[in-house]
Amino acid sequence: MQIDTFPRFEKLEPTLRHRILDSALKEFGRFGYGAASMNRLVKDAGISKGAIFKYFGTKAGLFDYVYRSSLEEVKEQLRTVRDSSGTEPFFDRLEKVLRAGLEFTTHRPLSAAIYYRVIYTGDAPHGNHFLSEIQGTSRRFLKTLIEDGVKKGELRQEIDAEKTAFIIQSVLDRFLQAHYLEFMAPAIDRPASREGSDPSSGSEKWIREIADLFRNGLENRIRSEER
Amino acid sequence: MQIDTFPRFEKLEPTLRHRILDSALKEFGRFGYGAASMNRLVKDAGISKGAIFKYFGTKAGLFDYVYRSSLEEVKEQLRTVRDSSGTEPFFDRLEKVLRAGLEFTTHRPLSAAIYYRVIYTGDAPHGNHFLSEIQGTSRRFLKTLIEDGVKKGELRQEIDAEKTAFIIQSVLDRFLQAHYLEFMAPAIDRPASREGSDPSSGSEKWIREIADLFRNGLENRIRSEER
DNA sequence: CCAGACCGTGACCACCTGGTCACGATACTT
DNA sequence: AAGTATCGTGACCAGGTGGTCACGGTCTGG
Repeated sequence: MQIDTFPRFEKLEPTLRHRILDSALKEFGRFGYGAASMNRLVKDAGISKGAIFKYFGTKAGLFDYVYRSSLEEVKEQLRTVRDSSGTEPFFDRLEKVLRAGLEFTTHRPLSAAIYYRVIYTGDAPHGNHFLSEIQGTSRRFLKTLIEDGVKKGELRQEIDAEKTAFIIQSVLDRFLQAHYLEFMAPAIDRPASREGSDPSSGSEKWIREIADLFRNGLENRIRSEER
Repeated sequence: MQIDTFPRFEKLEPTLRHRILDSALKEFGRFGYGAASMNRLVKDAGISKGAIFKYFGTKAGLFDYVYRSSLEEVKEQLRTVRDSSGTEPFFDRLEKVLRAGLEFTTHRPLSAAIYYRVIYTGDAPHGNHFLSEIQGTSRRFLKTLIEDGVKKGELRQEIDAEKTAFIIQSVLDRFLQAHYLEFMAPAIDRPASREGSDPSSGSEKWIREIADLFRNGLENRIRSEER
């Protein structure tokens, strides 16, 4: 797949550019690709309909751009965490990843929305391409963390890094999704929120607990000794 | 929320009823609620447009019905597994749940599609209501399994059943989603499938591995002895 | 002061949307 | 056999869709 570039849009005033991006993020995040409306979008952004098509050509083109910039943000976050914690123990790093994800969903809810849309449904113009790309990225990231942990002897030697990454990724994504939904719709449609599914109250406890489960499941018992 | 009933539809010939249900499942599963088209749907089902609105009133009404019948199927599966394995060890039961889920996605792909749609995006007429309902159901189910396990002394006493259920649910859902996507789109858009993300080849190994991770994380070490 | 390049605008297009309803066929009752 | 109730049909509706393009404004270079 070709990566398109949109010079026309990139030459715009940054303020305007961000307003348009935000509106697009909002629209796609709320309605998904198929049900998103370009008319609503341009009205929200306060620009004319012609303009957006001049910038991006098609709805799919716009989505492409919006999706890519969101993915870049996620990657950036992950990179930062990885590089700034290279020497720390594996489970500390894992906790940091969880915390970074949480921060991402609260500070960039619009990006988070579109991210989850794609992650979970592949509701995007090119079907499941984006889905596998986005999941592949985060799984590869976790895999390197795990391999580091194995090398350093913190994790059991016989662990399958790929499968373990998949499992951790599942919990991570789902945890963030739950938190994100709490954050986006704090009062409506969720009579069950006090049921214990609510990670936003006491997120830290959740993070600790998730990390602990994996600690018990993955830690090298020989080295870390009598528990 | 009121549960609607559709007597007009239920009086129909079973063959026809199933054809309509299948078409609806297909349409909603493929496109999500918002982007699904009633026109396409009726054409696929081979009935007139008026008919479907006579039966269900609105698009939302139809979705309601379709969603509910899929959820019923899932619940039925879970109940069967739970009741037919009451005396077995916890981790055997967990494996059975995984296997039952797998079977569901392969034998009822259309129901599975709509199930994942709702599970992951809340793309449904009443927003996140369905989402929390469906997740609550499966989490409660896992919670009883866990509580049984704790009572029988197989799992560590201090485990928080609710949170543990959440974590197991994440992995379970994601595992099934991955398998389902493999199954639905076996050749397109997934150059990364040989990367190890593919649970459909060697599902049994995956099931074992997932169960093992949780075994290490949750098992009662005192009873199961010298680790 | 003009020519020309550039650009945002919004009326407009063909097509599709969920939903309606007068009509004709069919089935049941008397 | 006639009358009536029930039902599926599909043309039709108002409104929305992604996308286009002639137009008029603004800026630049000569």
